[in-house]
Order: sequence, then structure tokens, then C-alpha cells
Amino acid sequence: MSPTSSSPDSNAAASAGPVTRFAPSPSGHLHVGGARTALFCWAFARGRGGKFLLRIEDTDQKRSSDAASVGFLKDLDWLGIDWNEGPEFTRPDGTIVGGGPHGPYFQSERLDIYNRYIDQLVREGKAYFAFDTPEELDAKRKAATAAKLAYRYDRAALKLSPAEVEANLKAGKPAVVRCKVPAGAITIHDLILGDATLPDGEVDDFVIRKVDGFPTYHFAVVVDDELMQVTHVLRAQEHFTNTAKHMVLQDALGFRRPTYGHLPIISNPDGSKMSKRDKDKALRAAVQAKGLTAPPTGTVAQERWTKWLGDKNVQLDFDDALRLAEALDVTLPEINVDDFKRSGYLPEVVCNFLALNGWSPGENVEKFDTAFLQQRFDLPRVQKTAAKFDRMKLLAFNCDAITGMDRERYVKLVREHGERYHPEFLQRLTADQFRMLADASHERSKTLEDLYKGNRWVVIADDKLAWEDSKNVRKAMLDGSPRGVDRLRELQPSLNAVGAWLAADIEAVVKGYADQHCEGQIGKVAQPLRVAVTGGTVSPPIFDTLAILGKASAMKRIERCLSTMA
RNA sequence: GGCCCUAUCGUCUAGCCCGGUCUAGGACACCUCCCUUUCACGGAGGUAACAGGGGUUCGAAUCCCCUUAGGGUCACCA
Repeated sequence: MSPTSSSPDSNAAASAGPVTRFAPSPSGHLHVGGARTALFCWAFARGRGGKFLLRIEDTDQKRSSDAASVGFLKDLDWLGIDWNEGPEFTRPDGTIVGGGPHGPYFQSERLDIYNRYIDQLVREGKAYFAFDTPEELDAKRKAATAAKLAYRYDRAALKLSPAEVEANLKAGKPAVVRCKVPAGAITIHDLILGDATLPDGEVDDFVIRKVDGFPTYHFAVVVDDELMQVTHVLRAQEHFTNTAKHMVLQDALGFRRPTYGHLPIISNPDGSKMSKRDKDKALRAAVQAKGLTAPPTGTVAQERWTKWLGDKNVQLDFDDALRLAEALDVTLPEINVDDFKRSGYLPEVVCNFLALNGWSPGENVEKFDTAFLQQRFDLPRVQKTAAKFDRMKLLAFNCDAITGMDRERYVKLVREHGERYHPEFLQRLTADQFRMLADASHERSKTLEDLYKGNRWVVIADDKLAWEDSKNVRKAMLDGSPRGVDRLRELQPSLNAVGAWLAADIEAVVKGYADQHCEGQIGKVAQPLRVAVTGGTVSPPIFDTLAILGKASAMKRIERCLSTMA
């Protein structure tokens, strides 16, 4: 029986809506580009009553091994992208997604299937064994480059007689299998890019099975898309010309052809490709700018440090990078979905913004949710050109979403964010204090991180608070006459006399003082107060700030400030 | 370098397929002013683009060609 005829119910798919798939190689983290591809695939299929499936392309043994290889599933889940079929994943709430009738969904577990089809092609003379060593191929490639010619495999192995091939195989000579590509131009049909014709000879006899027995990407992808009944392949534009290879394979195997759509790349503002190495790049730049020769204490081990600085290809692991970033006071560029989560972005905002990079619904609409995306997403409106990822606009969207949500939701989300990323911060606050802080922070927050980032004064011990030495601080405390510190000293007794330490009561006292001594200019006392209790010139409204701190703490800080600065 | 693709404000984009309604619209960023106890938020205004050159046409951001620029791809990676 030929494997082709064994392909299960391949007509059944047509009636049930489109089937799309997201097929990344294994990774612990989901890259934003991948996230957008997944989002589009998901929206396209689901919005049309179809199915979205997930498949892990782990055919490169060198690159895929460890248990965290599908760590990115949590990122997809966080974004709200679920899959009808694919690897099983247990959500935080205990429910399970994934599974399905076309598994396994890890290509490394499907070797038998690929081999059946590869054997078929070899039998039919549509593929052949090749014994060229990597060194030989490399030399030929170099020669072609030197001669300014495009390298194409020269079909050396095709000149071998069947007997020679047999002998080589028997002798255990390492062999790959190559696809024998028929002569002729190939026209790719793409719903986003339109048609493109590759001239005859452009596609050479590419490898479909590697020496280690694993199929190459090209082969596995074609077989699985057929077997998993995928109808629409939406993937990054870097795969565009690969499509020709896939078409050759589909023809050789007698498979139907899915519809293709190639999505534009998302790049950095400077046009470079967004890469996980950008974090290391930012860190290296900071190290250089500060002229550091040794790692800041408590960040990166010396040995690791030397290795990292010495080789641009070495990447710091996540925790090291994080510690170093904090020590150097640099903000790491967010690249992966979980970077954005850590930075306090909302999943619905990330989805919205990602969708806007490369697609738009028109009619000046740009704020929308995934339900809308499902309803409206279509291929003709997908942009053909690469989009530069604009973090400022993302931030603005996030700000709108946060300040626009009701208070209870904000409090819940910001607490959850803190529990995950700033437990030590939370520990230092009572429930009341946290609630007051959250109330005071909501309307000025652009991310869930802002509360934690901008209010270090809350968690610093009263006797550890240090006052910034900056122009603004000096202006508030020491300039003019009377000076800020003088006013503070004057205000101290009445503040101390406040009974119920509530924002409104404090405000009454301070306002009274300002009316009497500052011609009503409350800023004249508010700023010195702020500096005294927070160490800097930025905080939530001063009366909230004082209330959150509590009377004892606030008075202690004022006293300490006065004795230090005055 | 070969092949393929693309080209509207600084950025994301609407408009292009079905030429006139485009002295090109929106959003982010930027600038000015207002609000204001700091920082933000908010409000009002403003600067800012059809890559260049040829056609076609009464008329082109919209159609065609060339140039230029950018991107992708040329692996036993995906």
C-alpha cells in the first residue's frame, strides 16, 4: 500500500472551515514575532469556524533537547491563544489544552511516518541517496561564491550507479536523501504577496533526510501539513522562497496544496531583526559606557563575565541578565512575550498591538480585542512590508487600558503582578497600605510594574531613606527664603497634632499652613514634604503618600530629613 | 553576487485592487498652550509623508516602465 493512499480522510477538512497551524521549533520563550504569527493563525481559523493547531518542529537534534523546550506554551496561554490540537498543556487553572487525533505533535516522534514517505520517493526515483561530505559541499559552495555564482547542488550523487549506491549504503557510509527537483519554473501563489515565479534551476536538489536520520524542516512540514489536514499556511516571510520546495514535495508525494500567506517581519526601530541577543547587546553597551572591567558584585560570576565579554555570541542566562541590568540601571529591551509580562503589559494589549503590526482593520480603528480580530482578520489587509516595533505606542496602549479599567480589576491585577515579581515589596505592606498605594497609583500607571518601580520609598526602612542629591531636591529644600526645610520645621508641630492620619485630615492641616504662610501656594510645602518622606521629588499625591506611610513613619522621616539637610 | 519581494508623516498605518470626493485621514512620538502639590493623566492646537525619474490619461498616492533604497532567501537551521 502506498503511504499516499493511507493519508487519513483528506477531504473531510474542506467542509469544516480552515485549519491553520503554528509550528515553532522548541523554545522556553515565545518571541513576539512568533506570537504574532500564532495570533494571526489562530484568529484566521477560529474566526471562520476552523481549527488552530500547534506542532513542535524539533527535527534539529542539536537544538532541541531539554525539558523546558516547550516553555513557550505558557506564553501562548497567557495571550489567550488556545489550540484545538497539539502538545498537551495544563493551564494555571488546571484545565488542559491540546491533544488531538493527528498526533504525535512533536516531529521527533514522527520519524517512522517521514521515513515511509521518504522510502516511497526513493523507490519512485523522486529522491536519491547522496554521500557527499559536508566538507566537499562546503568547498563547492566556497568555489561558487568565489566565482560569483549562486551555489546549486551539482547532483554528483546522481551519477552513482545503483550498485555503487547499494555498496555505499551497505558499507555504512553516511548518507542523506535529496529530493530530485524536476526542471521548470515554479510559481508560488500567496494570498498576501501575490504570485511570484522562480525561474528554472532556482530550486536545487535539497536534502530531505539528514545523516542522522531526521527529516529536514522542508520534508517534515509538508508531510505534517498534509496529515494534519492543514488548509492554510500562514508563516513568516522568511519562508517565502521555501514554499517552492514544499510545492515540489507536495507534487512528488501527490498531496493537495494548502493555501499560503507569508507575513511580514517585525523588526527593531533601527531596522535590525528583533533578536534575543538584543538584550546582551544592550547590556554590553552599558558595560562599555560605564567602563566596567569587573562584574558588579552579586550579578554575574567572574568566569562567566569574562567569557561573555570576550565573545559576542555568548548570551547571559535570564537571571544573570536581569541582575546585571538592575545593577547597571539599564532597561532590557522586551523581546519575548514573557518579557512584556514581566514589564507589566496586559495580554490583551500585547495581542492588540501585535495585530496592528502588519495588519489593520481600516476605518481608523486600532483599539480592538481578540474577538474582533477573529471576526475581521483577513489576508488581503495584511501588510507586505516589515513593521518596526514601536514600544512607545505599545506603552501608550497599555496606559490607556490600565487607566481605563475599573479600580477593582486594577487592584487585582497589580497585586498578582507583585506576587509574581515583587513578593518582597508586598511583604512590607499591610493590606490597607497596599490598597491605598494601589488607589493612588492606578491613574498614573502605564504598566503593572509602575507601582513597584516608582514607589521604592514605601519599602525602605525609615532610617535607611536617603535623599537624592539633585537640582530638584535642592530647589525644593534649600533654595529661596524661607527655604523648604524652614517651612517643614514650621509645619512639623501641626502635622504632629493631626489625630486621625487620613489623607483628608493631613490635607486640611497642610492647606491651612499654606494659606497662612505661602499665600495659598501649596506646592511650597508639598514638595519639601515629599522630598522629606520619599527621598525624591516624584510620588503619588503627597497626602496619599503620607497616609500610606502612616504617621509614625512619616514623622520620623521628616525629623531625620530636617536634621540631615537643614 | 543570483533569485524573489517591497516602497504613504520619525514610527504603526488609512487611502491604492474599482484613477477625480486626497490642498493625503487616524494613532504613537515630537513641539506649543491649558490643567496641576511632584510625576503622570487629561484638554486645545501645531510641525510632519505619497523615494526619484519617465510614461498612460483631461486628470495618478492610486495603472505601466526604469532607477534608487530596503527586506527575504540561496544549510544535513527552522
